Amino acid sequence: MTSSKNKLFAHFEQYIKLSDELKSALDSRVSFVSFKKGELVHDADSVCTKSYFIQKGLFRTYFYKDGKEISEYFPAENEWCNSPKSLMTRQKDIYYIDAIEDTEAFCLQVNDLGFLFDHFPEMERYARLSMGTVFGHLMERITSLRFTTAKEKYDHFIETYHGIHHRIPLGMVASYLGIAQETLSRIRGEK
Amino acid sequence: MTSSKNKLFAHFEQYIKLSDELKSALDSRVSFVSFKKGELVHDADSVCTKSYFIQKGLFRTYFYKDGKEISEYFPAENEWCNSPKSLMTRQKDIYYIDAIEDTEAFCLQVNDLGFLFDHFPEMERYARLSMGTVFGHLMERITSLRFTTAKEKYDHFIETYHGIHHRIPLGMVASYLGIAQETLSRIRGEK
DNA sequence: ATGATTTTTTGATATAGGTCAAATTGTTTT
DNA sequence: AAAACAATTTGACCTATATCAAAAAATCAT
Repeated sequence: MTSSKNKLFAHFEQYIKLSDELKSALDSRVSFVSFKKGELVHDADSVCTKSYFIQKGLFRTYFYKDGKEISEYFPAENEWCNSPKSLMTRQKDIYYIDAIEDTEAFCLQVNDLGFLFDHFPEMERYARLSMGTVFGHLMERITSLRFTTAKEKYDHFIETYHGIHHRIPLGMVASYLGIAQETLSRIRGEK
Repeated sequence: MTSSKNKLFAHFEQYIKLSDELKSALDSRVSFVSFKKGELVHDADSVCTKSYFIQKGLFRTYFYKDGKEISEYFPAENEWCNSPKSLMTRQKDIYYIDAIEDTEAFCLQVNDLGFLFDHFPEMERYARLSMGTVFGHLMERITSLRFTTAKEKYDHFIETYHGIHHRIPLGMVASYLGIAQETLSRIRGEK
């Protein structure tokens, strides 16, 4: 039980105190999975029934528009990754997930997640508070997408993904930012 | 107690069952306030300590960039309005709130909100679930801001604010969408 | 390693939409 | 009902960035 799940527990403890009961409930329900670079983690053809907490590596969520992949975000170490709407509503959504790098993650099934919410009110609080954090990021991103030049968008991306930005291929960054990859290449070129 | 708070209760009941205890706890903590058109509801100079549930009317949240007002969103009937990050962290944030129309609202103090979260776990669940809804809207908006023409952005705005879009002045819509108001005027002109 | 993909860079061109300025229309206020 | 003020529209022009095309560089598979 002094498991390899330290980082996962530490993540929860940023928001709530973890009782021993909750710790062991988590421990028994969380499994370990790994993916190879390029592997599909979630297919939009199916309902998303799993949430991944990344231990090591890098995922990407994306969807298709006019036959092209549009990257949505890039969850890395110590972050959750899933198809949020699909997971919550148990219906299909547009998002795919794949692994940008070889990735090790913890996996929580949606049923187990439901169990935890039903039996541990502090899990509800954790969800509310951690969603608040993500909420803030989304709002910043919305601001960054309005009234900014391509250069400013790229700068904002580097801030947001400070330690990580060089691990993400240029084309994916471009679609994440909503600019042409040629433009991004030129921006990177100067300075 | 068969109060005028029906709509507020109905809103909660979209997500959770309201026990009588919670109903009366809400009832005793929620007060009624009204604002005149143009009135400032929240000043970014101060910490946001109140959350408003709009009964009738229309608010706007906005911030300043380069001396100009940028509209963030337009909460109307049966929606909450506050400065989210400020309310949650009890620190100042950049957002102002004003009333686009004469508005009647229910008001909940942050302390009371804290009390409700501490004593009614179903309130935590409500918050988690309702944030999920908003979350989805933010993601759609992010998608709409990337890779779309000004016309498509405006169409998306009309969808999002279907019954309400004509109540919002053009200049505010333009800054909400991240386009010049001259451009928006021209888009509106044709067809 | 070497050829075959895939990704990134570079170049030339076109255009959507920004900016500035002024005219028009609409809305308050006295 | 004016006068004053604010919001919207129209016009002229310009620039950032998209698009199309091809070369160069990097990565992958045999």
